[in-house]
Amino acid sequence: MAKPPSLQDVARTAGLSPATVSRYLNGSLSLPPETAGRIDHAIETLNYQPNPHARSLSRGRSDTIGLLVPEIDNPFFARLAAAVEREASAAGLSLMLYSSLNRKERELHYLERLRRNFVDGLIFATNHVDDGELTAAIGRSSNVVLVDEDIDGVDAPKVFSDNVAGGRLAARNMTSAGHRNLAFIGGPEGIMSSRERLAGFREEAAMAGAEVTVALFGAYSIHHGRDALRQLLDWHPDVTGVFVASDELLFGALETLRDRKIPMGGGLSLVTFDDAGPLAFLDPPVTAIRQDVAGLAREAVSALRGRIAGIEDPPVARVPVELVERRSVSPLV
Amino acid sequence: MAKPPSLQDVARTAGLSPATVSRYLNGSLSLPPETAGRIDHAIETLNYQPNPHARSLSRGRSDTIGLLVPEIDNPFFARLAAAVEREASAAGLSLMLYSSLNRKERELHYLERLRRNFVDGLIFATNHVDDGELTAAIGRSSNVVLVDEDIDGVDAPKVFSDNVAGGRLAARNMTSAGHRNLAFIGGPEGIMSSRERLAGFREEAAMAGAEVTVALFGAYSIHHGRDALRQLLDWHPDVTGVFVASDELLFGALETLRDRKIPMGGGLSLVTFDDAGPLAFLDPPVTAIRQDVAGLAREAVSALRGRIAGIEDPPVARVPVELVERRSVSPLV
DNA sequence: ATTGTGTTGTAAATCGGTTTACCGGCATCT
DNA sequence: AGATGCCGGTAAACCGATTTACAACACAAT
Repeated sequence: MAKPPSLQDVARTAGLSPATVSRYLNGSLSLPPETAGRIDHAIETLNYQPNPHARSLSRGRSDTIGLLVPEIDNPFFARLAAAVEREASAAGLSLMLYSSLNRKERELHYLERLRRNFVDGLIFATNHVDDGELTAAIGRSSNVVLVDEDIDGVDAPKVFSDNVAGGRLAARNMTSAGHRNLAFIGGPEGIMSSRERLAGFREEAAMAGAEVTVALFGAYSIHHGRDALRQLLDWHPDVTGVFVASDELLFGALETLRDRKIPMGGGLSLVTFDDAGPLAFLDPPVTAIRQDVAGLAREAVSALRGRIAGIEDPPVARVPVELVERRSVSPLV
Repeated sequence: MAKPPSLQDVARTAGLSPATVSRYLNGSLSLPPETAGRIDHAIETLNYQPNPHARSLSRGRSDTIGLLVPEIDNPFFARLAAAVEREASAAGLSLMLYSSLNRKERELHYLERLRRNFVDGLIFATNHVDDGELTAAIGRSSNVVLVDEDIDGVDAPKVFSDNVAGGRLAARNMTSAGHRNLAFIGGPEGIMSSRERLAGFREEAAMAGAEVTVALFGAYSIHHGRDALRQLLDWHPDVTGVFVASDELLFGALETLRDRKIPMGGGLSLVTFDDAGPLAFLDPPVTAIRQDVAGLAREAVSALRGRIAGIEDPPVARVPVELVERRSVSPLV
């Protein structure tokens, strides 16, 4: 564990000053081949790598960005993290991973680290409604990009899936299979994704002469999925198709279906949102509106890089979603 | 976007020297209440937070650790990441997330960052066999902990699940349901987890007078799961129970089962390993050997912290696994 | 001979902390 | 009175880079 070589060491063995080596390495000085060769050689033999902390301190940036998600397990955010890491790494950035557990103090804490330049920027995903404190904190620091879910009043680049189109696709899929009596099981009521998915679903259903009889909001959780479907079956037994706004909700719904021995598809048609879980391996495989996680990540990282570079950016990007048709929607006779 | 306050600023407004403030904050100096109050007050009003890069540079450590996994999506590693982040955060450490995509260059690259003190330590998970280069690179840097999968010849703390016990549990569950003709679908052949899971499975099967007729190795992938089960059904139609060494393999196997219209449980009994996917929501829910991801994370972070602190540590920790009995194993008449 | 114009560098300040070595003054002990 | 110890605090070096400002030299042009 000898101490790693510093720029000083390189300079010394190359017979030059640290400044020269630094400027050469950073391209702000072009040297005659002979000198350059000496530097390269010294670097090679010493196996020199610059100290990232010194670099960060000096340059005032760290080439590191942060991703803050509510929870890292949860297939959707896991995929998002993977995609963001890929994008960041491709852009020469490291990724700091934070999880907020949806707790405001933790979100604020990590925003604070951004303010202290621990990271150059932050990709922020949350899914709870804000009382204004977050909005204020985000407003205080400029390099933030919101992804997946909106926070009211925040002035920052935003990257969302096209939820409305997703809702439409779900509705179209069901109505064209003959379903007319539909329902929606969503996430928290105040939240953008819930609202928009329902809005699209409702609009498109209406156009086909179908009706969305019930909309049940709650947490994006298995628990809520289970309970909501129970309630739905009890109170609205004539519903034949339900659009479930996330994979977690779907798994909960599946539990209820199993308990009541109602076959998915034949008994009740289902479309879900996300397509992050192993939906293709369920029986029957379930039809889903698939979020383009890679696309979200690409847009988010690119918006963040723009922001860091001080570029004015488009306020909000919408990433298209896609219908992945499987067999959980049965034609209605 | 005013420049954030520095220690200097705090010292100035408190009418003290930077050294005093620093030492006070780091506990190496105790001050009379009046002076301390002045500092606290200055910090409060300026909203001071130390610059982490300066801190890291000066102290030679960053209070940041890295986690390197093959892929972040993949429910098992996602859960591991979540658990490690939780442990790290509880210990006041930040987590850098890296994904190797199982490519050696990337693994080496990240090890290099460790050597440069970008992170204080690295939790390393890989799942491919090594040609010795990794072993060498890991040997060069001391603060590495191996988790989940072994790399031959590496001298570092290691944290693994008790794979052998897991194999045993799987075998016992099947043999006690009357199964005598068993099979194993595993991951890559050379790899510890495959070997150990099979070994335990085989041993315990033998004790019950059952036999593991076939063992099919391959990647830990859906693809391999599907193909292996096909092959198994074709060549060994008398097998009644199969132990599948990961959730991915299970999903592949499920596909084959569905194609051939063989019901899980009644048609073929299955036990899987990991229990990271939504196994409880399959029909029937599938019995699994559950890895204690939180336990793995706890041991790994604690071993790494020990290593960083220079403490001699136990060479390898084994984390118990647990049988989660569901309904994919049917009693054999 | 003087002036200019590159070329090839370097000295020194700076980023924002931590840490070592020390200092002046007061109380206590002998 | 002199030695001892403690309290409250500071000066200055250091971590390892980047960056600004400038210097020495060669060579050509005037």
